[in-house]
Amino acid sequence: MKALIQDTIERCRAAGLRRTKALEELIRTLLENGRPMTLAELATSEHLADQCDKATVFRLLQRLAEHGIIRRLGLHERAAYFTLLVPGKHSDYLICTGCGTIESIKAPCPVHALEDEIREKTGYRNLYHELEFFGVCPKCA
Amino acid sequence: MKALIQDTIERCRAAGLRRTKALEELIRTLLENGRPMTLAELATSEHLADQCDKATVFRLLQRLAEHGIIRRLGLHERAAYFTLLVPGKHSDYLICTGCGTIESIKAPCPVHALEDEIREKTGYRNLYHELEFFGVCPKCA
DNA sequence: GTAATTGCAAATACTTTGCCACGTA
DNA sequence: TACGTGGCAAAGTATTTGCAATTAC
Repeated sequence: MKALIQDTIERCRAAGLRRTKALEELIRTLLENGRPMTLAELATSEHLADQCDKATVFRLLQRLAEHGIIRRLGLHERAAYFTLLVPGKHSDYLICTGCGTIESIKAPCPVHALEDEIREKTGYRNLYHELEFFGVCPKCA
Repeated sequence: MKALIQDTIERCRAAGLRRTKALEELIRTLLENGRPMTLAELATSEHLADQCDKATVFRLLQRLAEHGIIRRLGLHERAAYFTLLVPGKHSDYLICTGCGTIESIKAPCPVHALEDEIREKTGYRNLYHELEFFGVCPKCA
């Protein structure tokens, strides 16, 4: 784990970021938790809370995302997205990270087998999934 | 398409919602666009703009979501989630819609083939994907 | 020394609610 | 008539920015 933290900080350094206490703690917190976290969670987490301001964490996340070291999950707009559920139909999406276009994918979704497996193994109820592909569309490239 | 709109409105009626102009237009707009949309997009879209207030659209979306007729995409919290990208590793997630717990899935991701196919067929660059499973965990059930 | 980074506070943006008027059943 | 629904305006929460002070290199 320590090595992984160091590696990641090295990648930050290589990207031109400075090695600050806030950066180290942010990386450490994310790696130790091993799951996606919100800005609020991060900024109030044990080691970051008294270490730095929420704005600092925000700007760090922003910089790290620019350099591809972290990723902001979801449809990349500040607003929430809603979609109609049509019985018997399921759709996955292809989103351009440049212009934000969202289109449905017609191809059959390859995830159902895994979904069944998860249902059995974990005991989760009312299981469903969301699958999104992100990339830069030909127009934006 | 018209039939689909009517069907959906019928499902709303069956769920106990009243048949109002705003409801009809909202359903129609979502179906005609065939993609996830934001509250702002919906509230300012041609047929809804002069039809009703943004608060109305918001409460409609809320009600429809409660009845399982629409779905709000994303990790179901208002805040954005960030995750570290570790080279060579990819993770999919299992999220409990009850308590909000997020855990990583170890199972190999079944999506890479489709991702390759999309890369070829659409010409999108820098393609990656996000896959999330949602359900009610045993504790919350 | 210089440019990146930080803290604090203020400004935005999106979401959500209160309250009373209105329309559907 | 009764209760779900709608409009308007205000409140709530998350995100983002300005600027002067600080720190890494």
